[in-house]
Amino acid sequence: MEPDEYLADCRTRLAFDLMANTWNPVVIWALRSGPRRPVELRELIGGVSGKVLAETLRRLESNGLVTRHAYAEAPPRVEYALTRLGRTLLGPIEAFGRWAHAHGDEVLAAQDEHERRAARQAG
Amino acid sequence: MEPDEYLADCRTRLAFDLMANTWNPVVIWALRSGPRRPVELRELIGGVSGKVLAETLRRLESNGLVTRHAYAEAPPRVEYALTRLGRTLLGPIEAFGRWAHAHGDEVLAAQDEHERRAARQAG
DNA sequence: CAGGATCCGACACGATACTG
DNA sequence: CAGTATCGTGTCGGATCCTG
Repeated sequence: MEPDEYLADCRTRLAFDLMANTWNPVVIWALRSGPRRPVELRELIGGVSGKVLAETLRRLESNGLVTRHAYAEAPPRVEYALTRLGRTLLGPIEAFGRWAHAHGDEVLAAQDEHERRAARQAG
Repeated sequence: MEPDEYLADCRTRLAFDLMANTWNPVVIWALRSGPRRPVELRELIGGVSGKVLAETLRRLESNGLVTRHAYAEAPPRVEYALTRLGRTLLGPIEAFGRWAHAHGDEVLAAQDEHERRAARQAG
């Protein structure tokens, strides 16, 4: 891997862009164990509105990470699933999960420290 | 790792939030081989304005990932370096870099396909 | 050189209401 | 239930100018 492959205007940025929003990685992870309906995803994830979830799923679909399958039923039933390409992202995503598990406390401590320092200067 | 550890309101989200902007991961990666001055970072990275780079560095500093060291010289000289905590992020970041190296073409192809499909419907 | 101040556009996200 | 339309808000990122 060449040094500059992580910098601006490089294809490596593609992966970062895919992770550069709140819900993409969360939804991908929620789909890791099989197809899910939107209502299931909302319960699994929690704290995401239907509109934002729909936007996220369309975004993932347009990047080839997720497929949409609609059943001809009433009431309507739709399922989303990871593509083969989407599944290849589970490994890297899990790496960040493990990182947060191991180092999350340190980040929170640093944030607190920074806030205390700012408050001391202000007061 | 429990299933819901990647979902909303969980500490795992911390790591995703750190990656959820354009320049954080790029700057961390650019600092991987040692301390750098802002002007060096701008050359290394390319395509980032001084203001945005400064914002990114302050953001990373407030999260304990980067330290700032100012030398008492004229003209002013400042160096930024990864903390020990910041260095622990290099592994997960590299995982995404490798992913992009291996699968970037597939994402681009899926995007093109999606655009062509949209154009066909519009026309 | 470092980096703050300002103005600005784009977009993600949220809440709500509505259609099939 | 699935999905869209609308509106409001916050923030990131870019461009420019200015200071020490």
